[in-house]
Amino acid sequence: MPSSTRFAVAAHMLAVLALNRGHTVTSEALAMSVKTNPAVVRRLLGDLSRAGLTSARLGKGGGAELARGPKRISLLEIFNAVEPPGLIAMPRNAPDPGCPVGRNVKTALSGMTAEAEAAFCKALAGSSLRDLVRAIKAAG
Amino acid sequence: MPSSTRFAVAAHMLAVLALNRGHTVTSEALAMSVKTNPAVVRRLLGDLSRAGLTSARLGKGGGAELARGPKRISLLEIFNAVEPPGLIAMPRNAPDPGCPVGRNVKTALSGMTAEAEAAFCKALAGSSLRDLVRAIKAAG
DNA sequence: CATTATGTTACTAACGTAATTACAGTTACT
DNA sequence: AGTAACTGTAATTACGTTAGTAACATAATG
Repeated sequence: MPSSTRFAVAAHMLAVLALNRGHTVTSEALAMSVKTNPAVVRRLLGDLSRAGLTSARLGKGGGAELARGPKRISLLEIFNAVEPPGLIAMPRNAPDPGCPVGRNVKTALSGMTAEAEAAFCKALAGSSLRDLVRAIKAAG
Repeated sequence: MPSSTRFAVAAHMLAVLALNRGHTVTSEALAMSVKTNPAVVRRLLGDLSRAGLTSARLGKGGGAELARGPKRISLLEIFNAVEPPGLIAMPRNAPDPGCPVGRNVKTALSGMTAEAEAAFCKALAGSSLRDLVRAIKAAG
């Protein structure tokens, strides 16, 4: 099951920013739309701006805006900006080192799942924020 | 980030079973190798047998065994058997229905991420338990 | 009939995410 | 200068999910 809703919330926020190109949008306005706390938004915005997807203006009249055009922001970039890496978790407990399986599952399994994660990322990289905005408009 | 380690643990267990074709393996022996509690193993084993991947024998001399050959068990089947569905979580809080973005992000985003999840599944389906066992042997 | 397993339930502990509050720092406006 | 409007971040709390543990009814073996 999905651990965090960060990606979805970040995508939501960025879509709002995309629809407001030119102006800045305050964390409070974003929080309104997403129905969450402004601080949550600002934290996410911090990750996004560290990833170079948004920039913020401080002080009165400030707020966030896209750092580049929506066409040039892929869903993968958003995902990587706000989600910790790794889709598949390895066991917390170190397995029995005496067991030949235990000694090597982690390595063997990681190697095999890396492919699946790569496929996932590649697919996400194929869609842009602009595509998302279009889909939203189409649905609206 | 991945919520649960179930998949990795299940794969570990199945690899042990694959290396013991012919015999049954007790939940306690499996728990030993995975370094966890037998009840955890049995819960996982319950999911796996419901998915038709393993079968269990009760009573003395009992235990678990693979229901089919390792070649015929894909990593995807294991994943689906023990992990709740959905790689990407949608927001818990319903967004502002007054906002055109809020009304439609979920639908629009789900549509777009479904592709990525499908790619992930397809890749996982391409590897079998036998492949995993081989990788383990190769590493050992 | 004693023994050895599973399957399941109930409980506790640990962990991670989200929500909330608070505040220091920055900019605009008058 | 001074005030108001923001961001960025830290600290705290609340909550939900996952893992670990113990207990026990049930089933099969010999």
